[in-house]
Order: sequence, then structure tokens, then C-alpha cells
Amino acid sequence: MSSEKKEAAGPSDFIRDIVAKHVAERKYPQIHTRFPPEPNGYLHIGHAKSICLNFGIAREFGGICNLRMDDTNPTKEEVEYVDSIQEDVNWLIAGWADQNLGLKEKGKTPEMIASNGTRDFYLKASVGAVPKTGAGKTAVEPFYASDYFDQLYEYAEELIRKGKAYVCDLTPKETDEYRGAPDRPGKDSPWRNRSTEECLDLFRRMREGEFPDGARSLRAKIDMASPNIWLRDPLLYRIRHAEHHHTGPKWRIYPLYDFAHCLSDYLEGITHSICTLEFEVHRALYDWILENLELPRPLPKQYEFAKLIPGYMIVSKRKLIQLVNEKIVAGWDDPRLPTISGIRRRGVPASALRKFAMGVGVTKYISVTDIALYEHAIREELNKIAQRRLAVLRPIKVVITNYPAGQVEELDAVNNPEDDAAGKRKVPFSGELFIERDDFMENAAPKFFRLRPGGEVRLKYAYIIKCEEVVKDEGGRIVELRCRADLDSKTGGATANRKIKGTIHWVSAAHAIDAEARLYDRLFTEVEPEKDGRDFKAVLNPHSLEVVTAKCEPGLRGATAEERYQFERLGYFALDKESAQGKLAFNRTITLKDTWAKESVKKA
RNA sequence: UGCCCGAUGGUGUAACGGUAGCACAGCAGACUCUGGAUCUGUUUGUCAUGGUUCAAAUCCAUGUCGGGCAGCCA
Repeated sequence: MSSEKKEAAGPSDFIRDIVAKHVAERKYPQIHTRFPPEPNGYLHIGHAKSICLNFGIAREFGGICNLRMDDTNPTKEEVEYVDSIQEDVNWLIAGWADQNLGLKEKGKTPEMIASNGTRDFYLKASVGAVPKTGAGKTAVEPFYASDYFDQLYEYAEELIRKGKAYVCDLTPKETDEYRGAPDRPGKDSPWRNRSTEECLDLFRRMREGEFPDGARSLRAKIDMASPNIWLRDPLLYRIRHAEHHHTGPKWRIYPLYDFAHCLSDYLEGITHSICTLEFEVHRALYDWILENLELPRPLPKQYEFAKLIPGYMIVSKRKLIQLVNEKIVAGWDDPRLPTISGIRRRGVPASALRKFAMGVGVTKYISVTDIALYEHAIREELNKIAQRRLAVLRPIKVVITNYPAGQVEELDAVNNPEDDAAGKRKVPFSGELFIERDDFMENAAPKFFRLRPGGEVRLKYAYIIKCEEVVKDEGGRIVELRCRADLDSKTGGATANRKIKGTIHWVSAAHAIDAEARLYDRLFTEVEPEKDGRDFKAVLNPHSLEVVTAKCEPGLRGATAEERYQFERLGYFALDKESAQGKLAFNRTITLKDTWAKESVKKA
């Protein structure tokens, strides 16, 4: 296959191979996947991989991917999370797979249909829609596992009637003891052979709220001696006197993941249920439930892949919450966090996140992904679209001694050398400038290409200057550089083609505007912050955020949140949401590759 | 010492019995009014041992190492 063809065909991996085979066999009328987060936290970069996989497959095979809240545990879930999940998914797939996003009409629950002569439930997705509540639009919303509680309850009774499930009175502790251990079989619950009638009666009374939490449970009757722990009469329902964020006070019993998930997939007509490796051992149970219910339509199948573990990040929900609660970061969307909202706020384009998530591939091999892959994807994307601007992060004053006092020139500056269509803009130049403190070295190393006493450097888009005097204060700190410009060397001028090794950025002191620049770096100093159970707080990077006041070219006054900027020679920046009129704040998404920094480190 | 899964350069992956390829990172160079970008070249790899085969990263066996599973979490 040629590389071009391969590109058009999308990535290839073992799951897509399976799907492609099913498509070729016409096994299903349409490929249907789903992305089913539990709304108990914010989505992070790991979810991005799952989203790209599930929506990517739908997109590549002309299918649908449902967004579903896997909300079967009322004590952990909140609407705040539902909203953020929806927002994050929309952002990530916008312009890429929105036409494959499966949602449903607001308030709709599964409908009773007749399939192959039997009673059946089904909830169709409405595709190509984004959540809209405006007048005249059909209101749509994500799927919710909790919308299936009625059907799930019926399926549970059906299992009881078939003698495949029973109400068990063992306490949680006893249940645990009866389960045995991986290398030791469990033993049957004394309630295992309770009559169907009694089970039905008890289960109904559980639903009515007659018993306290933990008093009874509904269990599948499988095999207490199974080598697979999840087949040792797993719990299907537990009693929980708790209000649910979506169903309110209606229920006192809630289904567990294993019971709810496979059936939710079935109800939505999912064909390929893709999840992470830790559910591999649950697959037998997933199949068992569906098969024992003898459902009329084709059954969904579960496939597992290795989740993303990016270096220098933590992704565990518990730890993320800890960072937020202990105010180590500024909130769920802190730009240092690997949450999708943090990544977005940092200025990473959705296309870059997707590129990364697709690029890491899909396998069953668990590994730590090099953060360089992530950073490369971001730079590659930003390089193509970012508007170049001049800004000085740590200014030092430069006076051009031979430049006419009071003169101001409007110089042409290229907006994006990667894109001619981006055009040019004017940047004011004058005899008093700011340059980057790092771009001057009093005792420069031989390969330092920038400004040094007596040395020359090119000011980007402007003149070549020579440093003639270094002015210091009483403390010996450099306060000003007095330089002489080669006035013929201006871009387009007589000596414009003189070869000067270094080119630096600058801003005109009188015209510069101030902006807060938030310089973000990785949050941790170790690739695996939690390696060997170490406290991740011990390896926090103390320099993960540095805030400076940058001197910016005046054009940046009109910066927008949508636009991406490259501050030349420094990095990519995005306007933060906290920016207000007259008070600009930029987040540094990522630095430019810096070979000089690497070089100087090598020497040290 | 139970069951399940996995192992290809430093990292992520491809090769589906027939030349171990790609990307990142690294290194060297070219070019450059961004030490950016781009371009060229390049170092490094099939966990081990047997077996099947004309031919094995691929199939089989054994071993080693790593991971998952004993929530009324998902």
C-alpha cells in the first residue's frame, strides 16, 4: 500500500483490522461505537485517545459513535462533570467527526420494539447534531446509562425468572469471604438456591426501598469456582438510598457496571464496545449476561486496548482531584493539567491533540509514551497556523545611538513564513527598543550568535546593530545597551544582504504594550511521577509556572482567543480566558525547539 | 504457587510465513533575517532457548520478564 493510500485509509491497528473485516463481511448494517465516560471527573488526555479511537472508527467506517454517560453510581457523579464532558468531546471532535457523533432526543428512553418476533428495547441515535437548545432546534443530549434503569430492571427480573440470578442476603464482608481468592475457589452463597418467586419478591421490595444499603444484593448465578473471579456470582444490583444526578430520587437500587454496560451497549445497538485492558477479565461476564438474556438482535462485542500513559503527567482521577483540591494547580482547567480542558486552555489545538492521540497507535502493550511525541504534534500543528509576533519576555533596553531622535518607521513583518496567504503587518521601529536579556552576553561563549560587546546582530525585519557600550547601575546590573545601527542594512536596503550569524527579536520601547505571559512547563520532574508508589508531590516541578510581564508589539492589542501566536524565537502562545480589555494574558502553550539551550547545557 | 493478557532500537509503532519499515528523540551536515521551519545523511531493535519450515518478528513448545483480576467503583 502506498503511503498516500495509507494516509487516506486512516491508521491501522488490531481493532480497526477487526472492524474492517466485519465491514467486508457485512456483519452489521452499520458500525456503531460509543465513548462512555463516568461523569465523576474531568476528561483527560487518556480519554482523548479513547475518543479518537471510537470516533475515528465511526468516521473511517461510516458509522456512529454515541456519547454516553456511564452513570450507574449516584454517589460519585455530578452534573458539573456531565457538562464538562460534553464540552470537551465537542471541542475535540469539532470539524472532524461531528457528523458521526451519536446523541439522542432530550428525555428519550429506549422504545419497545419487536425484533424477530420477540419483545425488545432499542434507543436510536440521532446523528450529525450538536447539543442545541435554541428555539426551533431539536434538543439533543448524550445517552445516559441511567436512562435505561427501567429496562435494566426488567432484564434483571428476566434473569431471575430464568433461574440465572438470585437475591443474596450476605453482607458485603461475607460476600467478600465467600468469593475466595484468585488461587482458591469461592463457595456458594446460602441464598443461591432461593426460589424464583422469593427472589422476584425480594428484588421488587429492594426496588421499593424496603431494605437498607448493603442488606441484600442481586447476583448472577454462574460459578463460584470459576478461575475468573468475575464469574463467581458477580453482583448485578446493589441497594443505594441515594439521589441520582439524572434520575433524581426514583431509584433505591442501582445496577453495577458489568450489568449496565453490556446492556446499555445492546440497547443502543453498539457493535464494537471498545474499552481499556483492565476490563479484559470482565469480557466473559459481558458475554454471559447478554447471552443468557437470549436477546433477539446481534450482540455487541467487547475489545480491549492499552490505555495511554504519557510521561511527566498523572492522569489518575484521585490524584487530579488532589491537585485541584489542595490548590497545587488553579483548577480543573489549569493549563499544566493533562485534562482536556487544561490542554485546551493551554492553547493546544484540538487537531494537535488528535494527531497525537491517533499517532500513538492502538495495541495491547502497556507502555509510557514519550512526551516528545506529544510536544512534536503540538509544534507541528502550531507551526502551520500560528501568527508570528514580536514580544520580549525579559526586556533589556537598547538605545540606537545613531538613529534620528523621535523617528519612527513602520516596518514590514511576515505573519507566517509557512503560509503566504497570512500576509504581512506593520511593526513600529524606533531608536529605543527592548530586546531579550538572554540575547546579550557580556562574556559570550564562542558559538553564541547573539549580541555581545563589540559584536553585531540582526534585528529581525530591521537593522544590523553593533553593541558599543554596556551601561550598568551601581550594583553592576546591566540596564542599557548602547548600539550603533548600520542604517543601510534594513531589510531591502543597500547592505541588507550582509551575512550576520544571529537574528533577534525586539519591540519598540515607546510602542510596546504590556501583557502577562504565563510560562508553563511540565508539572513533574520525573517521567513517571508515581513510580514505585512514590508521592507525586515530591516530584512536582517548582518551575512549572513562571509569570512575567512581556513587552509586546502593539498589534497584539487585538489578539483573540481563537488565534494562535508564535512569539518569534520564544514559543507558541494563546490568549487566556482571563484576559480583559487592556489587560492581556497569554499562556505559553509550548516553547520552540531550542538547539542553543541544548548546546549550552552540553557545554556546562 | 489460580486465571487472563502482553513483549520489535532510547520512545511510540509497522511488517499478518518471504528485504525488519515509519514517526519521535539523538547525532552530523546543508539552508535560513526565528539557533524556528525545511532538507540531507546517520547511530541504535525482533525477550531467551528449542522446534516446524526452503524461509520465522510472525507458527508451536518451554522459560524469563512485565501487566491485569479477589469494590455492593467504573
